[in-house]
Amino acid sequence: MTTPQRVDADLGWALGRVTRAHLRTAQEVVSGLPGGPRGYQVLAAANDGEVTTQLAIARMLGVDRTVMTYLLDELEGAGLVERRPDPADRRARRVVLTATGRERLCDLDRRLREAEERLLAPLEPAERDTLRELLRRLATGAAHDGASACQVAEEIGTGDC
Amino acid sequence: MTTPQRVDADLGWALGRVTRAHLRTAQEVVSGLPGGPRGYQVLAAANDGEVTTQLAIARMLGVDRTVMTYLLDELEGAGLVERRPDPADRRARRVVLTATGRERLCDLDRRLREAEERLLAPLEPAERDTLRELLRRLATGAAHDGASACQVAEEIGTGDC
DNA sequence: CTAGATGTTCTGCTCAGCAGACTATCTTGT
DNA sequence: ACAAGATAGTCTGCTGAGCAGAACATCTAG
Repeated sequence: MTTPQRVDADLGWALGRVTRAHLRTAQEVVSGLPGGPRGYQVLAAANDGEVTTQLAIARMLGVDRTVMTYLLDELEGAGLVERRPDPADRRARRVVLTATGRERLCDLDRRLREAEERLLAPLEPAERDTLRELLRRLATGAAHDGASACQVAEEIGTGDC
Repeated sequence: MTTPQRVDADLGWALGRVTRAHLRTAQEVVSGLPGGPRGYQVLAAANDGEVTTQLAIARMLGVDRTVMTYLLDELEGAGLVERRPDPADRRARRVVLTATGRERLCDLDRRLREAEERLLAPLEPAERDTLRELLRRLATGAAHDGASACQVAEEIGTGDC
């Protein structure tokens, strides 16, 4: 004899609402960037050299590979990234940021951070960190996604602003 | 002089991955239910009598009102909900669960709970509660959504299984 | 060297869901 | 009481995001 869950006890519901809210604010910040919020994520992924090929980035971001193609077309058209042949595998393309791309990324990064803080405003500072950390662990380690890399967060020094 | 964020430090990225992962598992559980995961959420929302009209439910779930129409068409066609005229406002329809709907909801509830636990497996039990709680607070109180009800979680006794 | 797997691109298409109009009803001001 | 505007629900039409599938190049294994 159990009592059915209230809607607002449903993880999916909360997840959906928060994600939508975040997406909406992010959309404002990245307005003008080709590909919208995902364009930003592509830049971010390409920037830390861990995943470089189109497919790897696509998997990490959860987008279809065919979508990745025109996403990159637009970003490349805007002069933010370049497709370079992968020296190790001539089928693959390495996605690397241009100087403009790196600048743009840094700028977006800062503005998105601010937006995130606004989104998380109702939580205490310590709670915000907790939330970030828990989500990060779920997203990296947990995702039954096939592409679960389970990467440890290491210090990297590439391309500071 | 800041260093650009790593992808996996991005809240949007983590949120997206976790949401997608959750959606995928949820999809399996509710396979066969009209409207998929959102069909479930409609049932859940209609079940606790706080929000009953179509529009209110639509706003709470973040779906367009025109979408709500055919969502309910399907659920009604499956005999899970009924549209009743709202005695207080003859424009509005009250969405109420049928007996079958309530049974189905209880069953789905249980199975979704299990799925959620699997999703949250990489976290400690205490951490899972923390995550749920933080997300819930963001979703209810925080959402700059217009429909931020800021409801206190009160005990309700309606319709246990 | 063949057979199959993998990375990328292109074409075609489907379908989810928005905009906009329409009806019925509620609300507010005078 | 009535006009004017807001709101709940429904229906129609359309757009476009993104998937399936094939094509092509290249890698890997046997």
